Amino acid sequence: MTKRNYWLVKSEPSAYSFADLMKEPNRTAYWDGVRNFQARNNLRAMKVGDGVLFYHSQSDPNAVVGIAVVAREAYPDHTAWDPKSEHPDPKSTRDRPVWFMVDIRGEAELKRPVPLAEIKATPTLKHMMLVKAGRLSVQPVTETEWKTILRMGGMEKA
DNA sequence: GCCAACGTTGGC
DNA sequence: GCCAACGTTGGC
Repeated sequence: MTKRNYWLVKSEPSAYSFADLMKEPNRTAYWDGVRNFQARNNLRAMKVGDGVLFYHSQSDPNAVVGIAVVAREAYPDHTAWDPKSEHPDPKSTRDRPVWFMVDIRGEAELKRPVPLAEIKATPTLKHMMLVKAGRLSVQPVTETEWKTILRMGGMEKA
């Protein structure tokens, strides 16, 4: 078995919250709309079973609120070639897709959200990409960061 | 609502 | 290929 990797995805809860994910059939949704190359490359590096931290941005407070798992590896984001979607991109076509998405399945809400302010104040977390590259919507997380956040979030086993 | 950071676009 | 202008994101 290859090593499990960890990621963090951001969403504005007013657009799509962790609670919304947990209400989906099988708690599973496709993660569409990523229109940034670095974020896309991270999406394409995800493997089924990888851990995903779900972060609420533009929120009060901004915080990691839940954990999810990659349920399907990257496949073309069909919303890119749908002119009626929220993020159409004429450069992406069925034949030559530019943008991709994965499926993620919600696993558990953190017993206690881990706010950005605490992440910044925690020595082992203050180098997270979340802090340094705040705008990147899909980013890698180290195993240490994953375990630390789960512990701070009140999740025993991790 | 403001502003900083930063990715993208387009003129040259 | 450079770089200024512009748009978007996201923290505060």
